[in-house]
Amino acid sequence: MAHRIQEVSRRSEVEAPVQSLRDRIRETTARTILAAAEEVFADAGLHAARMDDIAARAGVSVGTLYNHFQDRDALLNGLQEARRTELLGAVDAVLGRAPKLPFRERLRAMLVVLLEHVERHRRFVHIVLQREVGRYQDKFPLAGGKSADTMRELHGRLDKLMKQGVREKALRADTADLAAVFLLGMIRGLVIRDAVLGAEGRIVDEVDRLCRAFLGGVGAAGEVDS
Amino acid sequence: MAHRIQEVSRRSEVEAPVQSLRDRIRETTARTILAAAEEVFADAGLHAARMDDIAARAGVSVGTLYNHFQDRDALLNGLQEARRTELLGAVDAVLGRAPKLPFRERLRAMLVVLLEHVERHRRFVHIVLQREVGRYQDKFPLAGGKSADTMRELHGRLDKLMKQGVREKALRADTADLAAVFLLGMIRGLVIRDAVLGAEGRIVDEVDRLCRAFLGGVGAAGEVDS
Amino acid sequence: MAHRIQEVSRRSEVEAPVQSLRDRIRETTARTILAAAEEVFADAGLHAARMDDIAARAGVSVGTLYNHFQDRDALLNGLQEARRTELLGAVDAVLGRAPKLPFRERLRAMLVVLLEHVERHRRFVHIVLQREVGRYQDKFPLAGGKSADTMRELHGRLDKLMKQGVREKALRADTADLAAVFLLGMIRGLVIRDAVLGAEGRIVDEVDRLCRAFLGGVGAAGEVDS
Amino acid sequence: MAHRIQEVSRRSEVEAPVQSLRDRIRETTARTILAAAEEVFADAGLHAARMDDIAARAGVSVGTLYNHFQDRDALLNGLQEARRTELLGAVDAVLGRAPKLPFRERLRAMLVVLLEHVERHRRFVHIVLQREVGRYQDKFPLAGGKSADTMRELHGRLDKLMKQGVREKALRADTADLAAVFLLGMIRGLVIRDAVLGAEGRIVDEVDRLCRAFLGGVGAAGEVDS
DNA sequence: CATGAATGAGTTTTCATTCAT
DNA sequence: AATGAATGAAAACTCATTCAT
Repeated sequence: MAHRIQEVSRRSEVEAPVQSLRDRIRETTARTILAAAEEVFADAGLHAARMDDIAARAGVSVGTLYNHFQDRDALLNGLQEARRTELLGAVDAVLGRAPKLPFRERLRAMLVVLLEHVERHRRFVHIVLQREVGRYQDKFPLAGGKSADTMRELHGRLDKLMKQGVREKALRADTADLAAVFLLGMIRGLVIRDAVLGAEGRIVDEVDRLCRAFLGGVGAAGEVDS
Repeated sequence: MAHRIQEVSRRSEVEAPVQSLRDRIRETTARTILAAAEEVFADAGLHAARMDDIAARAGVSVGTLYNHFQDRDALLNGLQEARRTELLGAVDAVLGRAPKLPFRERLRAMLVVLLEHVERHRRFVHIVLQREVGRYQDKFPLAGGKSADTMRELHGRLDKLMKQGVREKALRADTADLAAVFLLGMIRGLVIRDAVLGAEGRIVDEVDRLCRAFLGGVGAAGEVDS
Repeated sequence: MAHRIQEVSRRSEVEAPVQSLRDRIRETTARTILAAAEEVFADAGLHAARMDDIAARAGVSVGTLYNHFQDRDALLNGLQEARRTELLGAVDAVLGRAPKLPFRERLRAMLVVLLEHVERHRRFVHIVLQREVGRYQDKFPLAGGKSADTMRELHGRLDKLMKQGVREKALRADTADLAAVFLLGMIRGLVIRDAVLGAEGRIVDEVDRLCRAFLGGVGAAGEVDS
Repeated sequence: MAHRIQEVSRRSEVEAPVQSLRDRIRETTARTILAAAEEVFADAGLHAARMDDIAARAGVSVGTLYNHFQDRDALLNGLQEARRTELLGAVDAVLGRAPKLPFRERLRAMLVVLLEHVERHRRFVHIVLQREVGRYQDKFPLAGGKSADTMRELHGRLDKLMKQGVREKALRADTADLAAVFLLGMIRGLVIRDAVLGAEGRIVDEVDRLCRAFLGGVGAAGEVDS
């Protein structure tokens, strides 16, 4: 063991590896904290979630929270960012993987990824929704510009996809600029459904009906024109 | 007994005005408070809105707030209920007025009313949205059932309308149960658009594109099948 | 009846009786308020009793309370004074009525009157006890000197009686100056007994055992000396 | 296992002090707070005592009060409990130490301890008295049964002693069940005497006259019978 | 005189954040 | 770097009292 330590100290002369051991520990703690935070925020709600509770759930002391995150807001931002990175990474991956598929397939694949994420983090998604809706009023629009919101990013991806759809003649041009907005809205509708109406089924299972309604509308064949 | 009644009515002519004067003042104060509350909530946000500020904006003292509403929550409920009553009243009126019109016309008329309300109370609508989303976590769902959700009520109206649409062969049956959810979601999309993307135009102006996208989808003609 | 009314108006020319009619009304209202106050104070406790509740119980508005009493404290003082007057009046009467009786008889008669009063106003007596004990700390010892306390007055009467007892060789001289203090304490013991121990029987029924214990002690015959 | 234990004790020599340092500080703070609370409650009275003042007197911030006690009530309970523990401990000690002495000696020894405690915490005893009297009205008798009344506990001890007295033929049987109530009442009489009459001397100095009056009564020899 | 809505000072309590160990 | 006790600003709420009608 003394040997090992020596090895480590020797490495420390090379610097990077020692740094990375500490970093790994740091990162593990950070991840633990974020996981605890997600649970507590999901359980207690955006405002009722208390730092003490998060610390307790993470098995650390409050002080440690502040060693890893500037303040409560930074913690929440970090959490949101982590989830956003996951989500956007998955979305980008699925979109990058299938560029040759017909539009409808790409849309569907993307929606599956999106809805699965939403499903997995259902309760925390509510927090994000609530927060990003509420942000509208905040005196300090986005304390720290680097914390761009999930919605904006997601909207960007979707909008790009819609534009491709138009180019590929899969989407009508006249509603194209609203298409992403409508699609996100329809998803939000599914998400909120259980909160307001007390739904039960899995959201992902609605992906086909969502696709159809989004692309073809809910109107009967004859009504479609206008 | 006729005599008695007459006595009563005679009295009511003398006493009622006195009574109703105070009552009228009371109601005026209450309305003033609600208006102030809407402004402060819209400006400051769901949680940052402080009772002191509402009182100041209404030109009364904090105590008066508590003379009219049990507590902060009751005030918010009262406000929400007032707006809900207005909205649902208008919606019911427009639906009752035009029962013979083809489905699409009825839908459009209703949407105009809905979007106009949303437009007028845009910033407060965000609060309601935020609150009803947040409600999901609340331990005590709705302390006092009389404060039914605006969303639930609205969904009820829309759902009924959609069912009529199906009966009139204006809507496809296979997505009918989600139609109201999707429509509300699309509207939410429009509402949130300005918060997230910083929109500009009037929401009501999008009513036709909303209608078209809702009924006919955003897909190109050939894509509609599935 | 018209006759009577006329009589009254005629009297009004003489002035005094009219004044006394108003006075009688005033006094009735005051008595109603005091009765309501006693109930509310007894129910809610010294500090939890609210002016609004007293007004409601009396069937008048808060304003009326302030038309009859300067403030909350004055109302409480008035109530206490009313009860004190009743009690001291009864005590003085019984002592004045039986000056020739042997000491023990006079003591007993007085105790009966005292305990009956305590019994009748049992819950309010607690308030008075609590208040007069608490008064000890008050910054303003007796806001309004005329509101002498019941305890002091009562102690005065008892002390006088005890001095007579010594003169009549019915009481030992060496404990005479504490006799009144002890007797009042023993009564307080009986009063508090139900609060602390949850007693049941009527206090007055203990008058004989109280007398015996007070005069002869609770020790066995042989122990009495010392 | 002996090995393990040794390990533990070795650790305890190293770690315990660290742990117990914080603990010791915590306890010191708690004691400081209780001392400050006793002073403020004694000075200001049961209801006028404000948390801010207690914090200031203790030299800490309000928050610290709430770190150690749930709320104002819990603080008061804690204080009362601390004093009660002291008192009952002393009482039990003196009673346990002198079981062979004649009843009168035991009674006297106990009274000395009791009166000394009362003397030392004279002003706070008033608060306790006031509170336990007031408790009578409380809707929620004792939120949390662990805060048993000092009076009830004390009465229990005295009552037990009195029963022994009867068995030892030192007390008359016919008043034995009230003896403890009377004795406590007489002590209360002494305590309140200064509040109501503005007394001067030390209460402990009256222990002999209290004993004599309690056991032998205040009546002259010839009067004792009845 | 009665009424009762308005007043606002005063108190408790919470909880994010700091910092000595 | 972890700990957790101390901090104190901030906010909700109460209720005796006033005064216009």
